[in-house]
Amino acid sequence: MSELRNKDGLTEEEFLKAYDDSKYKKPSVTVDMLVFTVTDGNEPNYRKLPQKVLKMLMVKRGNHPYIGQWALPGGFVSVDESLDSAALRELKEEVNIDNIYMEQLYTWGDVDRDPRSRVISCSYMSLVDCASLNIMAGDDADDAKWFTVKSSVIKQEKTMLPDGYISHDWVKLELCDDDRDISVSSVIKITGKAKGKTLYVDRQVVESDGIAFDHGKIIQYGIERLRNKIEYTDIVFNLMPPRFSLTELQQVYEVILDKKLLKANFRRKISGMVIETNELTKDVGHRPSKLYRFNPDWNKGVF
Amino acid sequence: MSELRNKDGLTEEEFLKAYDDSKYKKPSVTVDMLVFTVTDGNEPNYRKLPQKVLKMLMVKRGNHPYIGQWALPGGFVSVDESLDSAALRELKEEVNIDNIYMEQLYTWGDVDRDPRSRVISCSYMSLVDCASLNIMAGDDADDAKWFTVKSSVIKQEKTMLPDGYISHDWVKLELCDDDRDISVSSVIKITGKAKGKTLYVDRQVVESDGIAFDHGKIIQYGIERLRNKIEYTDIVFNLMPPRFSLTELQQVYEVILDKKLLKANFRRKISGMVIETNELTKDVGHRPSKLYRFNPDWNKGVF
DNA sequence: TCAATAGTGTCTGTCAGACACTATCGA
DNA sequence: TCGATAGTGTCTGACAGACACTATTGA
Repeated sequence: MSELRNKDGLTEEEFLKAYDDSKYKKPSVTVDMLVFTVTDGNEPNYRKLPQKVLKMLMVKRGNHPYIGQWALPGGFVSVDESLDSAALRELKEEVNIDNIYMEQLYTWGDVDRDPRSRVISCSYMSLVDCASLNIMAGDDADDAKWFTVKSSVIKQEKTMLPDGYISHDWVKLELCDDDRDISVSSVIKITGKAKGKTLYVDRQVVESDGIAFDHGKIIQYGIERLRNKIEYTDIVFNLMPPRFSLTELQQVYEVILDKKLLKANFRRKISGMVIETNELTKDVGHRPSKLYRFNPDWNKGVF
Repeated sequence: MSELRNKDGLTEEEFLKAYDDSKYKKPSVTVDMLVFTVTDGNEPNYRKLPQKVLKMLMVKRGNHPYIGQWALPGGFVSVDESLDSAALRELKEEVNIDNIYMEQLYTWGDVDRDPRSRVISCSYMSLVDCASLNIMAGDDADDAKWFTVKSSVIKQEKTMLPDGYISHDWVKLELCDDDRDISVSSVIKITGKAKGKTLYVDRQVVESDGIAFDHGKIIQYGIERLRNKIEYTDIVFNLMPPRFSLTELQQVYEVILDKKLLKANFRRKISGMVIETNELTKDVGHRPSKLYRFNPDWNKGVF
């Protein structure tokens, strides 16, 4: 095998020795992390349950470009680390937690997404249990903050064509911090073209107030992915503490899907994914509830 | 806004002017294309219908590393083109077709996936209608060939743990060309870890015979994605000619999913996605069938 | 007792899987 | 006529959505 020679008469060993890619201009590569968690909101009435809130981690930019605006945690990928380890390293630096759920989302490769130079960004989504977050005290993270996430469709348009249609959806993404003194937002226009054959989808940031780069559309894409995957996988449990009540679990589904669910149906649906423990909630202003844990044997044969 | 200064006292304009990223060592970025199509196999009996065959495009490497082996079509992403346009450019060069279905699959970022240097590869999947392929006469593609794709699980293992399980699946991928004189293969080991919380999946090429780089696992991943998406989207129609019979459509599903389907059930399921025409198949050795076309209005509200 | 939540039972329609049946072409 | 494919009707069980009901706690 290694005796094969290429058209310049080089063996593989000779070829690799002579190989030098430094003469080519290359894009830079970054990883950007979407770190989601769900926490309890405030509830003054001691009898009522606190509402769940979907939050995500953002960092304040300390340098140009977009100085002072909020961006996804992330950073450049060096030549001697894999994409996954770069993502894990960023998580460690920002959230200071190992061993948390992480999946690759999408790679954003527009030429002009970063005014500094050509930057390709590989985005990852990570889900963390808010309970374990007490440990958090990121090193880097002087200017890291958890923002409440709200996303809503503010306008829709659909034009029928002879052989399909074009649709536009404007989604407003709003992030605000606990004290409500910071609020940033972005409007993403999602274009769907069904022409002849199947759908082609494009996302554009059409308005951005305090959110750096194209991070608005990355976040919107991540939320969509989270909403989809929560329906057919068990990723929710990464947002849950080890023990939880079914009502809590339902609230987490509700805040992510942004709609109310019927209790009886919800419980039937997730019954196979959880195992009852003999623990109960305590000191609530009403009937206590059983605590459950995740059933690790649950799966649908998907790997 | 542009009057803001960073900690070095620079405005954004000054900062960007001084910005130089050439001092950092960067990975290279490539796009790799999985181009699938479905063609008719040979059927000597004039009364029987030809079987459908799933095929994909591979190119023979003319240089080190992996010289003489078969690889996915693809190439380096230059600094002045987006990922999508790089992918479209490669398609144009290899298959010489514009306006075909394409979606981003996954970005592969292991450090040692290319012996030349650090290369990150963004993979795309593309589906083309075999009828339009007659036009194909790729420029670059002296050594491009369509291979019949076969993928089968050859071994499975599952070990239960106190708080979950570890599973291993060995998938054998086989590619052979029409004349059967070329046949390459690869075995991919898929590890699934369900420990405490949710599943973590990893893919390794454990055996490779004639398939370059880690392309075996990229292909396996692509086939899995195709199998999943065919169930809940309309991407199949990108593999179909403008007019087709329901039996043909069913055969395409069957060859992708690698299982037989029941006719009556299949027809009910896809009934909303197609529109009947008043054309019929001709000169078949049996009852002719109605031809259908894709219904572009079909969608489930997904964009 | 009441407010609030915990938890269950059951009816509905839809839909996927299984299977059996009828129809129509060409040689 | 037969071989092959085209195309339909219907039973089943699983399951999601809707809704009504009972149970249990702390003040």
